[in-house]
Amino acid sequence: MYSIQEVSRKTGLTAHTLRYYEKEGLLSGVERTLGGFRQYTDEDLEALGLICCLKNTGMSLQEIARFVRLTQEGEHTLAERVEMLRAHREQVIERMAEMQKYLDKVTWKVNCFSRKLQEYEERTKQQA
Amino acid sequence: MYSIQEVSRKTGLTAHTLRYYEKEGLLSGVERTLGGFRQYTDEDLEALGLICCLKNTGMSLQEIARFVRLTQEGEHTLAERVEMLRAHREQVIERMAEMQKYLDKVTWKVNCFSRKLQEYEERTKQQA
DNA sequence: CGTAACATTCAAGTTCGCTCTAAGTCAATG
DNA sequence: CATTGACTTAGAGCGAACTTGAATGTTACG
Repeated sequence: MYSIQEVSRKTGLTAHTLRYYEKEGLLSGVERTLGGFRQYTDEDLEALGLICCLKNTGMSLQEIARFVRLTQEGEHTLAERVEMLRAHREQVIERMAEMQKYLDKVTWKVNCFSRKLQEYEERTKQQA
Repeated sequence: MYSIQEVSRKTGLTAHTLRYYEKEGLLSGVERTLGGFRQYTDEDLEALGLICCLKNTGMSLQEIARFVRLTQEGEHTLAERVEMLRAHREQVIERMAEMQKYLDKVTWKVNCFSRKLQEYEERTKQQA
């Protein structure tokens, strides 16, 4: 069992963000102490792991919330959940390919500008 | 020479956004007709290409504006510009590596859930 | 010459994902 | 038992990057 601060440390999310995620339905059923303090289990941590993974690959919090809702509805939503993950995976692959293309362009630009810089430096050196 | 609508079509940015970018200093020195209508040159389009490239790889409009400002200041800012692009390139590479790791996790999850789904389907088939 | 496209200014609204504040409650320590 | 610090809530605020809209006027083209 972990306090919100411990989870914050483990996940890199602030306590504020953790509460926000809970409010937005990304994480649910977090246990509480008698006094009302959150107590995260290892399963909660695991769930947070998936949440961060999906978030960091560009899934919106809304979509993640939908996924979580489906999970709570039980096994009969498995097909839909698999479909969501598959579609997301395809999107990530697509975006990575796109990113690679942009990266190539940036690389090309870096080289382009490096050459220009060299020329410029030689020119100013001569003048000095 | 292209009108704002033509550039909008070519770039996928709305006319509003193009004017907005100009206002924010991302694109400057766009020529005008006597009547004041924007007339984009091929160089403007090229510049927009770089802008979109940088934006789509996660550079903020503010940073892009800074790059553009440096370009306008002339050759003596070449070193700084090269440095900006290099740093950005490194960041993109880093993010792509990270993305690949997350993708692996998503792939793993897809398989995980696919298996669960299959088991579930077999179970419900038996019951039927 | 009509009309569609363009211009400007300017403000307000939207979405996303937080981030922070205020005011109060709980838990551990000397 | 007082203090301190971590925790609670509800809700306001923020920054980025647009997006929309209104008002009002000008221009280009068939």
